[in-house]
Amino acid sequence: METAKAEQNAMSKLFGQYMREGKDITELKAKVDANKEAMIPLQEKAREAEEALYRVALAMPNFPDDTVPEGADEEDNVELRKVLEPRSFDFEPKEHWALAEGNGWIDFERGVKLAKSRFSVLRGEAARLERALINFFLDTNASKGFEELCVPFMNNATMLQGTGQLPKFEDDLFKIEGEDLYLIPTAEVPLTNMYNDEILAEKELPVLMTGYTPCFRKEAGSAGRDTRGMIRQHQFDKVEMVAIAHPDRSDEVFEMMVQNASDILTALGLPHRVVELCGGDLGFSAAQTIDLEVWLPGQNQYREISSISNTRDFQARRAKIRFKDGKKNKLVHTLNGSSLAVGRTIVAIMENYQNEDGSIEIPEVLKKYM
RNA sequence: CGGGAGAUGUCAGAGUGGUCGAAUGUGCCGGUCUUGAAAACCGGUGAGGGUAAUACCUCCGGGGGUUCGAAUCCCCCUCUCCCGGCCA
Repeated sequence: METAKAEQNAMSKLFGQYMREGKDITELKAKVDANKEAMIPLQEKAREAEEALYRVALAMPNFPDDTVPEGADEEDNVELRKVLEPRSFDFEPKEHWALAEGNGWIDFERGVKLAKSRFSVLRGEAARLERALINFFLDTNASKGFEELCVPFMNNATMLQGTGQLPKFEDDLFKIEGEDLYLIPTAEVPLTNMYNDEILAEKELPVLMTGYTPCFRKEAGSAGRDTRGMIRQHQFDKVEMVAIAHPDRSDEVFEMMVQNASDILTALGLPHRVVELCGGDLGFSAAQTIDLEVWLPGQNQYREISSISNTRDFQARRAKIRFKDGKKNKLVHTLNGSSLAVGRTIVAIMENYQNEDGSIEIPEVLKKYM
């Protein structure tokens, strides 16, 4: 294909010479025309093959790392450690929606009225707690070297493809009518794609970014799950960490991110466990994922509050994020993780810090933020 | 949203059908000079893919078209700037 193209180029070049020298060009023209004719089916075939390959490639999930435990679903995830002992209650701990009602913290009905089901309104102290948590998370991340960014909450299709949400998961996204824009399902999308189609200098790595954004998810396919309360909403706030790392050093960045998220929970006094996802439970883009699950005494179970993933070069390939390794351009590794999901943190605070009369204490570290 | 202008290498800015991957300036790298630096002078220097390295392919905002041949001509889109409207 390229050879034929090269010949074509060479012949066209000759044309100019012949013209200048006043030579006869009819013969040459015939030859060029023939070559061009012959190339058309070739080109067509090459283009089709390329398109087909591309389509298939975009629908392929990432390969799990060799170290990822085998397994089909969350039942096979591996608990790595527990942090903080759950407190013992001398009364029956309530679930967060009951506490929310008693304290007037969450207005579920009006959230539904304003939008639809799975939307809610935080009121008064809960709204201030939301804001305090965002600030606490951002400040903590900044102290670990993450640059704080404030990004668009809508991104175009190219960016969603870069991080792996498109084309396969379009049904999970809210699309803006008449625009090439989607409401972001996570800040991972804008933060990672900050460097879409860019080539970084090696010394710029790792790029550590954090940002607060609301996240919008249709939650298609989770009908009937977590319909009660604030665990699974169409819109929720999250502070995200994203790292663009040198491929040789993404593992240490990953560890650092997991530790940071865990430290935040510890600082809030929230018991949690660190869980490594098995192959079957990994998301589309992830090569390795560690979830942090916070203890909810009202529900008497651990629930996911943070998910930290190393996508290796999976997103980098899609988003064309490279770095200069000497003279060569190589793919970076991209990592992302929540630190933390704000709504679920409020849920955890309500359930863990509840008193027998239904009132709720505010964790010590948050007091200066409120 | 309406009217006008524009999009070219790090940046600025020429280039209107072949000798253009692209003048010139600037920046950057190397050298001469200097105790050192600056200035001056000389030389080198666009990007992406590909390769062991060459070849080779692609790229003048994006997509399509005309042509043997397009940065240059035609169509569509996007973005930027200026004027007006609207607005946090």
